[in-house]
Amino acid sequence: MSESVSEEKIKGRVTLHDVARAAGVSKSTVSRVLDDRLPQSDSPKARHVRDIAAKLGYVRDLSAAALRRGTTGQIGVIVPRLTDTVMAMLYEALARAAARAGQFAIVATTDDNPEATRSAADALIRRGVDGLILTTARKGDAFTDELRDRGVRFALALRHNGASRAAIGDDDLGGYLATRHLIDLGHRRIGLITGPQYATSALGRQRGYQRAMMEAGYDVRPEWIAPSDFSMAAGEGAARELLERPNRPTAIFAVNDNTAIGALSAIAAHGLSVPGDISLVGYNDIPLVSRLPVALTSVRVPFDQIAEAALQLLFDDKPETPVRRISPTLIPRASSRPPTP
Amino acid sequence: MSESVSEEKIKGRVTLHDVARAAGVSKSTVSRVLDDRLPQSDSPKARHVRDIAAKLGYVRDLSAAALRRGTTGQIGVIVPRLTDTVMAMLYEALARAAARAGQFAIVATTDDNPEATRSAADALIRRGVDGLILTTARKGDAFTDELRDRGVRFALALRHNGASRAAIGDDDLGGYLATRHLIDLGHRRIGLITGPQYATSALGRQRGYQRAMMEAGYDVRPEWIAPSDFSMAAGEGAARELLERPNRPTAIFAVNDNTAIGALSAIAAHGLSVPGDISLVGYNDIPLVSRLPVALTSVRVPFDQIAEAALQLLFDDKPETPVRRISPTLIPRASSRPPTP
DNA sequence: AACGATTGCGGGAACGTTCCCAAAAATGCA
DNA sequence: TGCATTTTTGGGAACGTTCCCGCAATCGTT
Repeated sequence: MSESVSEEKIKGRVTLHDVARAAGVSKSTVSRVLDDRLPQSDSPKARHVRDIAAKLGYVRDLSAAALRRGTTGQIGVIVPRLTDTVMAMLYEALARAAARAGQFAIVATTDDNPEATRSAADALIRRGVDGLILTTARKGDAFTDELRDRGVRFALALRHNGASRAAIGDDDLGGYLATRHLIDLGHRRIGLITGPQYATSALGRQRGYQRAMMEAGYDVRPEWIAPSDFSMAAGEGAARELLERPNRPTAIFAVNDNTAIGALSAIAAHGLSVPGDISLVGYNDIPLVSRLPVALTSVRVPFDQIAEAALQLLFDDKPETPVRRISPTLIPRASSRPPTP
Repeated sequence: MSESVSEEKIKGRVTLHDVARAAGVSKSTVSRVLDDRLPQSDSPKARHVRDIAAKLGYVRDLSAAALRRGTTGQIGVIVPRLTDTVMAMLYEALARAAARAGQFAIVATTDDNPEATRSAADALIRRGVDGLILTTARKGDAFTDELRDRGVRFALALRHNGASRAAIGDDDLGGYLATRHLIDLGHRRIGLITGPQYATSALGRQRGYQRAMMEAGYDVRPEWIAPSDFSMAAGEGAARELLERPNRPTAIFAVNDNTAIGALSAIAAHGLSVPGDISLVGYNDIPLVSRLPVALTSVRVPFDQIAEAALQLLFDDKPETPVRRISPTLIPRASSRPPTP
């Protein structure tokens, strides 16, 4: 009999039952003592059980726990792509916040394609995630309604849709700060590279731009505004457009750092320099931009706070505010300075 | 009785048992028919079962399946960080390859810290992954031995350690191609920004550089070589060192795109231009570098092939070759041209 | 000291699958 | 047609955990 015990120890994994037997208690007791959701008991018996469990090297089988509990301790994150540093930063922040909450974050990418978003969500739901964080919300998209109707718990991050709970940056403020910074430097003709109209983040930044311009009493000329889809290629194209127009702007606010980098390229191709001829401001402050030959002025977004807020929204049953808006900070660098007269 | 059925349908999830009852067969049969690992049967009964399952909206409970099968269908990926675009590209490729193999990839980051690598691996193993892909291998590190001894199935990617199975780029070839390209353009004094000595990828590229230089009969001067830790900041520092030395190089091969971007910054700060004064070649060809104002010559690594190979190595019980080496390609761009005399 | 209230513990039934095994059905062959 | 062989099927026991429930032990109060 004692042989069979050691054989078992050698052979398979250590189970709750093994710990119970070794500690001389029932597996119910072991389960309770080791349950990290319950308050930790400090009774001698509890200590003893924990010691035995540690000694035997017991680790809970999460599949079995998930089956019984009905929750997996995994949360699903859906992002357009991880090769976009912004999304990688947010995901890393979400993974950290999830770990703090005893959860594990898993991720699926969609390329910003609504169809792929559906299948990504399905894949994550099939894996039994306890909740979903979406960064791919689109204005007027019915997808979040579908999720709600299916009873899937979810929260949005970075972008919102006006209906669901969401943790976002204050894009209006960020756009205002960026534009106001250029105005304060003395610029009057300020171009804007916008993002896709389905992304509320892009719209908010645009609103902030308009607010700052109106407040200063400057025109918001349509020919100073060029659209993009957030990509570097689109940023390059948008900047080229802006530069080719008559009475071209002396400064450009780009909806994100990617488009700003594209703009940098277009400006150089045009034979102009930053900040000599054109001042440039980006958004998100990805690590790269501070290391560019001309360090880029950008708007820093506190992704850790957004991630934390998103997770709270996800698990609060009745959050006080369904939309948490986190303030960004302007980081001035070499790419913006007063216009040369 | 018929009422209870509809009640159940309304209430809980659809289970194998529900499908079995609705189809008039046993749950064993349903389980077999729906098992995607077995060859798909086309018998009328199998069709019928599949129809019923689809109609009821049955989805397998993966926790239960994992408990019984002893495998989760998840593979764990360990990377230093996802904010490094190279790692994000590899992870996305691994996630795609895993999906093709019916697996789901989950990721944990370590900041290239050996201690964090251990805890990341533990976290993934606790989650029951069927295998581990490591990109954080270090020369002479005992960690992979520990994994082997614990019976954990794993494979390395991008870096290897001489002992474990690994899917890597041919870094020696890549380093050779980059250096040879500069030599062919007419450069003789070619600087090298190396990576950390624990990363075989960095060492291989350095070997390729030396091979090309020796083959051409050129000196490999120690003062043309500066170390980095793969980061942009380190690349900037390394380039600054190289530029301040007497008889400075006319071209620099940087161990990766990050350090090349840092070098770009240092070169500009030095009042020099690329490619006018200094030619520059990076490595990995991350999307960004083709969009820089001066597009960067770089070495493209086929991450999809590496990911595919890594997954094959992970699951092959007896792979023909334990190390799969994938050839990279040089992508010449504006940042490299003949030296100005 | 006696009594109700609280707490701690163990037995055992789930959770939804898979997979072994024996039995039944279908098939092949003489 | 009869028999041996293959294929298909259903019953039921796992997998390892959690959690309900009843019972015993402890506690506080009068």
